[in-house]
Amino acid sequence: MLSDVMEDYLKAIYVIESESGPPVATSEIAERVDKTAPTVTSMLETLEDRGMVTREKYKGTELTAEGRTVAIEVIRHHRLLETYLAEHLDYSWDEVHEEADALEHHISEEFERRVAEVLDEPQADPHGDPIPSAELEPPTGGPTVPLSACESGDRIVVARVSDRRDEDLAYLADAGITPGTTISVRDVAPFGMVTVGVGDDEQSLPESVAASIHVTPADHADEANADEVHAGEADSDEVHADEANADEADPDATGAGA
Amino acid sequence: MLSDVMEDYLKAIYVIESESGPPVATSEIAERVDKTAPTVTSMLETLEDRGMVTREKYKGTELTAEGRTVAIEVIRHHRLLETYLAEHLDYSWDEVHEEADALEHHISEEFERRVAEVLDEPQADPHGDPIPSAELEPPTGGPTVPLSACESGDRIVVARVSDRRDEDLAYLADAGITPGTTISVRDVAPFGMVTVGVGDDEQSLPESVAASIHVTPADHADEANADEVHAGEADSDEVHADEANADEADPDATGAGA
DNA sequence: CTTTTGAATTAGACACATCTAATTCTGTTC
DNA sequence: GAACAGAATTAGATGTGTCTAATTCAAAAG
Ligand SMILES: [Mn+2]
Ligand SMILES: [Mn+2]
Ligand SMILES: [Mn+2]
Ligand SMILES: [Mn+2]
Repeated sequence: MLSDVMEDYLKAIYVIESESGPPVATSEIAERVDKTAPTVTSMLETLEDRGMVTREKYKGTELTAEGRTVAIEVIRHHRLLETYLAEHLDYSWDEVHEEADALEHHISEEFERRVAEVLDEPQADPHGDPIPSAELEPPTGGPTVPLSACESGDRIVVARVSDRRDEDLAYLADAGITPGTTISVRDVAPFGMVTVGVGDDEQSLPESVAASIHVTPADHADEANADEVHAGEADSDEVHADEANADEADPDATGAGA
Repeated sequence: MLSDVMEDYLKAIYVIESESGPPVATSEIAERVDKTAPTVTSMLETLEDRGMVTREKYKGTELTAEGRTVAIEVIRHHRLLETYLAEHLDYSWDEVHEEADALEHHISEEFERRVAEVLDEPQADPHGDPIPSAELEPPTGGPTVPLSACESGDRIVVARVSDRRDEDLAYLADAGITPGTTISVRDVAPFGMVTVGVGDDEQSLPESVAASIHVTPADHADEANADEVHAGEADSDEVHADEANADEADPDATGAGA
């Protein structure tokens, strides 16, 4: 039907649409899928022929309903796999992404069902990203704000951490900053360097890292288990329960990062 | 490095070599991988360039040591996956093959290690085929004979069942004929129809099916658990312990069926 | 030996996914 | 409103994996 390469393009377009809205620029897609612009143009023509996208020449591209469904399906596969690898095959949360990327195009619907069943229909993956339902409606994480937008004194819970750059993830895992962790913002320096307290430790994070951590205000009820900081074991359900009452909307709130 | 298609060719060549010895005919490969002969010729040239096979024009093809290692690696992936699917994701033994075929090219070495670890380095897959070790030495199942070569009155244990044709597998699963099952040969009719007793039931199997069931003589010690016939749950270790003392060599004894 | 015949290879084509280089378009700047 | 800069597309090429049709070969039969 669709090749795995096509699925990757659709996933990329979906993520970009979620972050900045349609129409999506060719160059943006090219950057995500790591291909040249002419390559992307020609693939977009193919995807248009297949009814997956609509486009206006020199303007941009938009997913059709069908293309969006395919993208969501791939994202569901990806996040179920990440969750399964973490919970049943002893992967740490910073190792799951690559393996899931390789497998997401190759599992059967049966496999998807069985994994979802043994995991008991999980709501979020190890990075805190919401897992689309089997019905493939667009997943909506609750509203969150980037840590880089927080102010000194804020007490917050980590909702999601972008799974894009591996070395950041390993660093954060080591620092104990994982979805579900409660942390407090100590200082926001010029150029966005954020200093946070996590448990008894203190960490300074460059702006680029702080921007990839999405948080919600801490419920006071949560402060008791603020030291539940180790490993990628935070209860995903709780994470998203917490997210329900954040104060500010966030363009990335759909949790589109694959 | 090598594409998944190339891996499939190498696996096919390995299986044919195991069954009938090198050199392997182009047409044999074509049949296994379901491609035309010219397609196979051109792929064999590619594989020769990559050092995976040697060939003599118009004569046949042979795996190099490197090509053999790749094939064994793919087979290890396949059989580990089959075993994992059966034991941890509730697949029945007649459902595992297709899923494993799709995933075998896409799992990482890390995934392989972790699956092997949670399964505790299994020795055989759900069809009774031996799983190559992590060191990728050619696996050797013990000697077995096809059921079609047995005689009336023989009392035997099912060692392996070819995983090539799905509908046969489902039928045999239903009839309770799985690796580890002890059965007795009641009658061998003309044209190879074999009638066997399994538990209290009696089954007649056409020659083609009987030929795909490989057996060893029953140890008398085993007759106690002759009714351990349900589901794909027979203990694989026992199966291959049993195989160690069969009487006749079998060209397919390497268990090459993927 | 020569002929036959079936298998294997060569020839030529096509679809897909990719690239670099050249061209064209759009939106912004003067 | 003309010129420019940057983005997107077109043009043209490459590698891979596949096919059908035509040709060549080798092993078996005479
Ligand atoms: Mn699915
Ligand atoms: Mn993720
Ligand atoms: Mn391996
Ligand atoms: Mn098998």
